[in-house]
Amino acid sequence: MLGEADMSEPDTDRPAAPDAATADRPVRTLADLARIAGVSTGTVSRALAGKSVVKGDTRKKIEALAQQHGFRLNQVASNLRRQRTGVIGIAIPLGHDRRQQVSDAFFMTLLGYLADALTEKGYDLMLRRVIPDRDEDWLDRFIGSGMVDGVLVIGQSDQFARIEEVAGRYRPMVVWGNHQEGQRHCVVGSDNRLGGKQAAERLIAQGARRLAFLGDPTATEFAARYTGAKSVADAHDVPMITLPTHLAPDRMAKEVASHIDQHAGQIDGIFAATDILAMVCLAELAGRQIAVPDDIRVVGFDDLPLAEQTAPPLTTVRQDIRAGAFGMVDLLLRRLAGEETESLVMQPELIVRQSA
Amino acid sequence: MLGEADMSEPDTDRPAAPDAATADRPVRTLADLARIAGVSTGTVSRALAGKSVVKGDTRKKIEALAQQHGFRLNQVASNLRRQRTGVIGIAIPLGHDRRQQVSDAFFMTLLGYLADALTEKGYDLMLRRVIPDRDEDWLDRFIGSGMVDGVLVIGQSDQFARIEEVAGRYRPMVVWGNHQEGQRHCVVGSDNRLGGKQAAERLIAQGARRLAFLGDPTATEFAARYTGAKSVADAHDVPMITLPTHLAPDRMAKEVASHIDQHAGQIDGIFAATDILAMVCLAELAGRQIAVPDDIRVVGFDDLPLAEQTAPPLTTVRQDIRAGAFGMVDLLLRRLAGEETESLVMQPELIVRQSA
DNA sequence: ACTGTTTGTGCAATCGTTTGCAAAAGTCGG
DNA sequence: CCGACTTTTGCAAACGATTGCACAAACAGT
Repeated sequence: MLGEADMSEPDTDRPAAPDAATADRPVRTLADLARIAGVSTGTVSRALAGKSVVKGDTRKKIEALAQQHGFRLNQVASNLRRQRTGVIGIAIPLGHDRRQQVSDAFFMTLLGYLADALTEKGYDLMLRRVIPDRDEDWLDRFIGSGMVDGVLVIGQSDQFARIEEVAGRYRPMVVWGNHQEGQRHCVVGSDNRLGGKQAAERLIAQGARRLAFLGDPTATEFAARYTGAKSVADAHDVPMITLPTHLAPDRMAKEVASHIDQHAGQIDGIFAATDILAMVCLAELAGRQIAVPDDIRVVGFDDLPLAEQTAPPLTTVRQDIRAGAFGMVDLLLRRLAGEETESLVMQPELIVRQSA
Repeated sequence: MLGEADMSEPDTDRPAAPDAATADRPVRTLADLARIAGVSTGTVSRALAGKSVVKGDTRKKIEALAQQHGFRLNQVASNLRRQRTGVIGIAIPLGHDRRQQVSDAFFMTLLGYLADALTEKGYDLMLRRVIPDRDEDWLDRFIGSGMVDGVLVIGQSDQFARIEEVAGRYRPMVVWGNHQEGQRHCVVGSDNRLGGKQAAERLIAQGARRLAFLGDPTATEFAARYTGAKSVADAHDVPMITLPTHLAPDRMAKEVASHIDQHAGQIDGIFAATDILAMVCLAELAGRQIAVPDDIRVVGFDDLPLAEQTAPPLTTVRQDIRAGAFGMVDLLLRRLAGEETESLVMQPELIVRQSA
C-alpha cells in the first residue's frame, strides 16, 4: 500500500512481473516450475541443486523463473527423499517448573555459540524441551522421529544411564556434561573436578578455613565440582558443608538467603556451583553487611560476562563455552561422517578478581 | 515384554524370533510393522494414530508389536503427507558478531516461556539465527521451506518494512516488538513508549535534572522507549542526551565505561534501555565511587530476575515476559486456525527498588 | 433368505523431491 | 554421412506415511 519501502530496494529490477505472476499462479512445486520452463521435474531439480550436469542455458532459465516466481523447494519432501534433514536436535532441560540443570545465562551463551557453529555449517537447530522423569522415552523419541540428523544433549542431568544406553546404538550424539572414566557416550565439557579443586585452593589460599559448597550436588556436573573441592578441603583439613540450592531463578534467591542466615557465622568461604548462584549470593551478603572477601570469600564457576560486573567483581573458574560449543559441533559432524571420536575435556582456568 | 504378544497371532510362524528381531531392529517402517502384524499399512497407520476405526484386538496387537520393536513413525514422511509439521519456527537475532537486538537474559527468558507454551500445545521449536543484512531473504526462506507451520519473530530489529511486506501474504506469523499505529503484522510487546515515560517520570520525581538514555536508539523497541522518555523530559524542560551502546556483551562494558567517563559530571539520571545495560552501568558507577541513587539515579527496563540482585537493587520497568510469550503462542495458534487477530500490547509497570 | 447398516480393512493415489538408468541430442574424427 | 562418444534430458521408482473409496464381513430387521 504505502510501498515507499520498496524504494530503498533497487536490487530487484522487475517492477511489474513478479506481482502479476505471483498472483496468477502460485508456483509451489517443481512440477509447476517444470511446466513453465518446458522441461521435466528432474531437470529442474538438478538445475536448482547446482550439483549435476545441466546445460548452462537451461539452468539460467530455470533459475530466473524460480527467482521470478519466488519458488522455494519444499524441504520436507527433500528431506524425506534424501533421508537427511539438515537439522540438529538440541535436547534441553529448559523446565522452569522442574529444577533446571543449567543456569540460564550459561545455557543461553552455550546455545548462542551452538547456533553460530551449526549455522556456519549449514544446519538448523531444533529445540526440544525435555522433562526426563515425566517422559521416559524422550531421547529415543527425539532420535527416532527422523526429523533430526543428530542430537546434542545439553547437560546430563540425572539421565546418565539412559544416555549411555542410547549411545550404544546411536552414533550422532554429543552431550555437554561431565566425563567419567570408561563412559561410552561422547561428551564435551570442562574438567569439573579440576575446576572444583582450583576454586577450593583459592579459597583456602586466601585464608578461608570453613568452606561451603553452594548448589545442587545431585546434578552430575556439580557433583564433580563438589568432589574436586572436597578433596582439596580434606587435604587441608578444612571442613566443607554443602548448601543445596535449586537453579530456578524464582526459588534461588530465597534458598540462598536462608542458607546464609543459617550459616553465615560458621563459614568464611563459599564455592558456588555457578556464577549465577555466586551473584545471588553476593547480593544477599551485601544486603546483610557481610564483607566480601574479608568476612566471606566467594568463588563462582563459568566466568560468564556477568562475573565482571558484580560487586565486588567475581573470582571464578572459567569454562571456555565458545570452544565447548564449537567442539560439540565439530565432534557431532565427525560422528555424522562415521568417524569415531573421543570426548573433549577442557581445562578450566581460575580467574582471579576481587571476591576471593 | 518377552513376546507373548506373538501367541495371539499364529498366522506368522517364527518360533524363535522375539529377541533376535528386537536386536536386529528391522522394523523401521509402517510396511515392516504391517507385514509382521499381517495387516496392511493403512490399518497400522490408523491403529497407531488412534483416530480412526480399528478393531480393538487389531489395535492392541499392533500397539504391542510397535512397542516391542521400538517402532517410531517417520515424522518427515508424516509431515509431507499431512502438510503440517508440528514445528514452529523462531527467528532470532542471535548474532554476537552483529549487534544484538535483544539482550541475552531477556531473550533467554522469553525463549524459555515460548518453549513452555509451545510444548504444552504439542509443537516443537525450530530456531534459526538470522543476520538480516547479510541475508535479505531470511523470512521468506524460513517460511517457504515447508518445515514450519508458523513463525515467531523475536524482535523487529531494523526489519520493520520487510516484516510488514511478508505479513501481507503470510498469516501464521507473530512478532515480538513494538506496536506502531496502522501496522499490518501481528505483534506482541509492551507499550515501550509508556514504559519510557514511566522511567523518565520516576527519574525526574527523584530529583534528576539532566538525563541520559543508555542504549541503541535505532532498534525499533528502544526507539519507542526513548521517545516516551524524551516526551516526559521535554514536558519538564529537562535535557536528555543519548548514549548509544551495543548489546553484545563484550563491547557493552567498554562502551558504557567510556560514556560514563565522558558524561559523569553532567548527568544525574540514567534510563537504561535494558536491565543488562543498567546492571553494567551500576557496576561501572560503583567502580568510580559514584553513588547510586544519590549522585546518579538509574532506571532499567525488563525487570529480569537479575534486577533484584544488583547493588543497589534496580528500579526498573517491568515487562511481563511470561504473559507475552504465552500471548504470542496463543495468537499464533489462532492465526493458524484461520482467525483474524489483533496485536497484544501489554502495560509496563514501574517497579521501584533502590537505584532511583 | 434377502436387503440394509455398521464396522473393519485393503488398495492405491498422494504429498514434492531426488536420482539411477536409459533415451535423445550434440560433437567429432574419419 | 557414419559410428563412437559425450552431454543433456526425461522417465519413473523411490522416500514413508495418510486417507478417500470401495469392498468384505458381521449383524439386524422384516
